[in-house]
Amino acid sequence: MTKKTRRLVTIHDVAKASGVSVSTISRVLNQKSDVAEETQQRVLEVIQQLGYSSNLAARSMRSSRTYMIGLIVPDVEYAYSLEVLKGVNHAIATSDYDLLIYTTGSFQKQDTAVHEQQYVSRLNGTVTDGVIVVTPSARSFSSTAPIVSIDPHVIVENYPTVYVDHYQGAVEAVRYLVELGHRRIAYITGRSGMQNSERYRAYCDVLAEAGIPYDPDLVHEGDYSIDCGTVGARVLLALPDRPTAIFAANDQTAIGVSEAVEQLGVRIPDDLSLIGFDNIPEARFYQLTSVDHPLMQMGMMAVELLIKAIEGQTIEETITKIPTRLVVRKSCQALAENVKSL
Amino acid sequence: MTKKTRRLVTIHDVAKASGVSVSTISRVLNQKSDVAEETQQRVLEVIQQLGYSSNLAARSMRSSRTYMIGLIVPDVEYAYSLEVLKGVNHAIATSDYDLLIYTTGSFQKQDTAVHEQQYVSRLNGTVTDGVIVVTPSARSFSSTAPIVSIDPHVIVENYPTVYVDHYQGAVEAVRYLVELGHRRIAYITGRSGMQNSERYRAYCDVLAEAGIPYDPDLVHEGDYSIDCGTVGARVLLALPDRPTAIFAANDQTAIGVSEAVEQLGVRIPDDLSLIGFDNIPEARFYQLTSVDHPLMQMGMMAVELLIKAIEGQTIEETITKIPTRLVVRKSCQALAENVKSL
DNA sequence: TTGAAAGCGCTAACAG
DNA sequence: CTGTTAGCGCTTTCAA
Repeated sequence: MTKKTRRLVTIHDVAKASGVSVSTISRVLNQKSDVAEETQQRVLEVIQQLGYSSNLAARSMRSSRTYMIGLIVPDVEYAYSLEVLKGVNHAIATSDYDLLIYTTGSFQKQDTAVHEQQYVSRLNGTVTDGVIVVTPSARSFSSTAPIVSIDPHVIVENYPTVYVDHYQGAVEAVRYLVELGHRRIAYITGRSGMQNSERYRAYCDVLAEAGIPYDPDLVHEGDYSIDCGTVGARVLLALPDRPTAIFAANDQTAIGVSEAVEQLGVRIPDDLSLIGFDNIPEARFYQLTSVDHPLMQMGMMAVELLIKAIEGQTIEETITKIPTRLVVRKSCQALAENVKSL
Repeated sequence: MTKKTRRLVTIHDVAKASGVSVSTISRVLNQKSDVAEETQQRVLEVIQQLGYSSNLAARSMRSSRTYMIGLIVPDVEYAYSLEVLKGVNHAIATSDYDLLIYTTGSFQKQDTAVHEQQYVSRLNGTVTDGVIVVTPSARSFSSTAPIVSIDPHVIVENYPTVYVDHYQGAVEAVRYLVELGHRRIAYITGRSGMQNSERYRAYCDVLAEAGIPYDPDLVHEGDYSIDCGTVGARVLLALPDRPTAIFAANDQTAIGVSEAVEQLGVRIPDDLSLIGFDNIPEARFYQLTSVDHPLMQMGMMAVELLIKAIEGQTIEETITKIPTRLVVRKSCQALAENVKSL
């Protein structure tokens, strides 16, 4: 285990080297106006020369403003998070703020509501001027600095939120399957929460509207993972009266379904129609994803809201809703194609 | 501007509430063994109850280990960075470490070698146990904690590095164009640096090997941006003896070329062949990108190396080279198609 | 087994 | 315009 033996060059070193006091250095660093031009020059030179940079931890502890925005996100690997990330990045790039992303790399690792609060207090109030939390499960956060939440699993109580219209999105998806002529439409759900119940409601509503009786056997509980898609597909396709279409809670799950289904010799979309919720079909060549994309928009909007809050404009309990655009046909095929080519 | 008026619950609050001293709380927090079972229980309860979480900045300042790995990256929006990110995330997910990503959102914002050093000292040594720097321009860093660099623009002096084989990748790309029968092959370069000169060398070598005379007019200087692709394409296509193929330094630039070219009524790939370097063709539906992808592998490998370094295994001057796989045909068409559909 | 006290590097009064 | 000083919240000796 490496010891942090010697500390890096500190403000004291700079002070010594330039023959002034630490507070003067600090003033130069923070661009205070009350420093002699000459002194400033000299200090700047020394800083340059020594390769000094103020230490984030120390600075954060003392000053109220860090010009850092925090993003707390379960992972930075899968489509959903990355798309949001792109939006956030886009907005950050043209702002005065830098971005600090905190992730455990996996929502399995320890992402419960309790830990979310911990992450928030870890960053907010000191290290960052404000924090964006992606898909939080916690209902509320205590924090001194502003918070914006993106697409929460629960209804958030005391913070502005940007979210996808899960009801509408699910309606579009299921309705598409109905219009394709399907009567046996299965649903692999997400983890329980607001997102999920909205989609579930949509599923039921569309079935009802189409006069299709609700069959509890066709609803398989999932958790947004690839695995639950695999398992779900196996269970559903083993049913005596097997479904002809599956609506999956998100793309991860849909991927799982595709994998399982292929092994069973069931072909998509010939034998089985498949739709995932968080479709990102435009992303085929994904650096081209346009800023119109709902997930990117959520990210951009969250940054905008947060900066407003940080800079003092009182945020009313703003709730910003972004409609999903599901381009079902495309995504359905893209998925199938892709899985085959794996 | 919001003032950080009231501070969050601190270790002192916990101490007061549980009737012990702060040092005891700290001991519990850090799982020291010399705390009475009973005391520990009580403290844990209070912590839970108060929703306390140790402040990152403060903790970092005092302790040598934070179990945080830092990633310094120019942006988290474009294909290249995201692909590396996915690799890093993948490795982090199964490790004991959390990930802290620091970005300004744009390499335009202030990404010079000087600033890179600043970012490193901001994080490393206090906030993080080690840092991965993506595509650094700085030749060396001073830091107390370990550093690993990914795909640097220059030859890195004192740190382990993971990088793509730019020479080989460029050879494949240009050779592909030659095999297509092209004789007038233009090259829009990246910013000057190691990556670029390697590719340039490959470009020249392949031309020589094919007996094609080198024409300086066909080499247009770029900077990895979309814009330089647009400009470059216009200039190149205005040439009396215009090129029939363009090799772009990266995908961003290639996108720029596609855009400009379309406006000129030149069609890809019929009238003009186009290849970008950092092709990520498998990423059509990008959550499916496999861990075999060179860019992801770089990310994963960097984490591995860094953790080794942090945990004391002395790292020799390891240089890990990952060959590029360019699937030129696919990517070329995908690009063109996609740009048209914008 | 615990507490008191000394800082980590920095900023922000307050004096000069 | 500049220096002195008092902490921010935490960990870590050193005593008790």
